[in-house]
Amino acid sequence: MQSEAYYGLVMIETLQALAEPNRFQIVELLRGGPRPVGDLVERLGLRQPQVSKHLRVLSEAGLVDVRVDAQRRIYGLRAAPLRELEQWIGRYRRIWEANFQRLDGVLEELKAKEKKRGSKKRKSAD
Amino acid sequence: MQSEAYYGLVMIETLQALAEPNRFQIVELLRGGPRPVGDLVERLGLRQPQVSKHLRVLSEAGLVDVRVDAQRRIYGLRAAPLRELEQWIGRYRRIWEANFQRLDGVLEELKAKEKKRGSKKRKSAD
DNA sequence: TCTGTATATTCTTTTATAAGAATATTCATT
DNA sequence: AATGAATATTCTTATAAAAGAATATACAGA
Repeated sequence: MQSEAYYGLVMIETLQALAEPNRFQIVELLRGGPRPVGDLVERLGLRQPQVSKHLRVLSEAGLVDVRVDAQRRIYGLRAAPLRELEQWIGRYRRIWEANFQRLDGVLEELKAKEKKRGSKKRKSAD
Repeated sequence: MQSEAYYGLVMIETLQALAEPNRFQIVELLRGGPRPVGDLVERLGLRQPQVSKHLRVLSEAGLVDVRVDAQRRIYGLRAAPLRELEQWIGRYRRIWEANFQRLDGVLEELKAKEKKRGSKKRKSAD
């Protein structure tokens, strides 16, 4: 009984893995192709154990795989999770492609008691 | 002029907002259209304050906006962050569209012997 | 003005996650 | 077999984020 409600369970892991700045950077670096750990350490300015730990998270999320080269481990991106993420976002595309607002039943119900005041709040400065 | 290295700074906030299961669920629910808080509370089975707090995070990440209807707040999705996320992923599309595996010659031969979880023994002092 | 409804905010406590530091493991070379 | 290099793992500590609980705010209607 894997309903759509639980579709996100795998997505969450991907998102959590990507949501950490250093891991995001690692993924960005790997976009250019596979790299050994030491290379990432150098470019990120992190300590080796931290990089290894981040790589482990990415690996467990399926975002990277590893190839062994003597003492070196060459990490590279895996397509699957990113592809899935793209597919997931694709389901939202209509939000910016069409007039998204007010085509749902919930709104219909609300409109029944429509009051419509012009007050706007929650606007943060930038 | 934004350096690519820091392109992620805004992306991170989006990812972090989405990476929390309940917030992810909220976004999924809002895909169907704007909803008042109480409606989300009901469907999520969370307590109202938690939902409000999650909505605040989403709001600060720019993922939702709010419309006031008397005491109600109707939250709806905003396109921008999702569109950016999609664009970001788009830069990775080649990973699953093309022969991404750039086997730089030396590495291909080595193949993989990985996945060897060892045990821990051997304790020596010096 | 008082009351009920809907939502937000402010604590405090709990839990998850990242960094630090030290050490272990693996492999190539000698 | 010993050594050095590259990477991983296991602690511990620090920090960030979520949940709980109580309360505050805003609004509509009587």
